[in-house]
Amino acid sequence: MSKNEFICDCNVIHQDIVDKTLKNMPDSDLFNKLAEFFKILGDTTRVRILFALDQNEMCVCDIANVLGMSKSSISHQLGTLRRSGIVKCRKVGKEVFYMLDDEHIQKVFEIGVEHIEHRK
Amino acid sequence: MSKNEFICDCNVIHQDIVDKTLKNMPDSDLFNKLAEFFKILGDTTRVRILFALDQNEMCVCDIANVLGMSKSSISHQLGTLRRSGIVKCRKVGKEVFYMLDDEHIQKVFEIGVEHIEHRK
DNA sequence: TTGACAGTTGAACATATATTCATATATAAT
DNA sequence: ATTATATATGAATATATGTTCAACTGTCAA
Repeated sequence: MSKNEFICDCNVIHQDIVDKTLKNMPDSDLFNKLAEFFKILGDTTRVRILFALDQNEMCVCDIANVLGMSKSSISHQLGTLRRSGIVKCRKVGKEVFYMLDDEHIQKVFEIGVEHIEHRK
Repeated sequence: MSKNEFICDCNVIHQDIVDKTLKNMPDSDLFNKLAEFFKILGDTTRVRILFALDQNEMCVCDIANVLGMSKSSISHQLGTLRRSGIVKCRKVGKEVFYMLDDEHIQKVFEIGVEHIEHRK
């Protein structure tokens, strides 16, 4: 009866590696937050919104026009981006201008593009 | 009858901004690939696998043990990671050792962690 | 050649999520 | 006050995706 029978359906091949790796794994809270962050970036519409906002702050209507999508759809996505701390907004009369709130986005995009090049 | 009636349900507020932004938008192929890359990173299981592989190459069984998940599930995810050029593998007898194939992953994770800190 | 084991893979199921539609809120203008 | 406009939002629908299960391949050892 293997020690790991209750953990998974595996016979551990290299117990030393497993133990050492386990010791260095951060707690799941970090992994969840990291995955959540990347998940936000993992959508074409949101990527395009962020790319547009990287050029200038824009109101919902303008973004919808640039992407050729409905205001409602864009507004939903902006809500998602705002709740995750990636964009912020300021209200001017009836309009709401959105802008990037996270200086990491540009860097992350840069690396993403490098990865795409690296694949070729 | 607005010029943009066939594009979306918006009245354009700042046509100059829209035009300028549109001119600078890369083609959708780049956005799709970028989003696809981040989508791959946007899953707790895959993030944990990559974090483990950043420490040492590991076989499927070891990874499954570290994460406490089934071999099948891990193998599916490794297939996804391999197909997207993020990990590669080498076969030794019955075992298959996986390792990172993309030097950008560490950087991207670093920035992700910075974003999480920035949110606090 | 037979059995055991590492890993892969397709199908099924459950869950997550993006967009649409209808409606609501807030502000400005008449 | 009433109307028009900019945005937000909840519900519904359609699609995508992660895990499980079962079956399969390939390799080693007896």
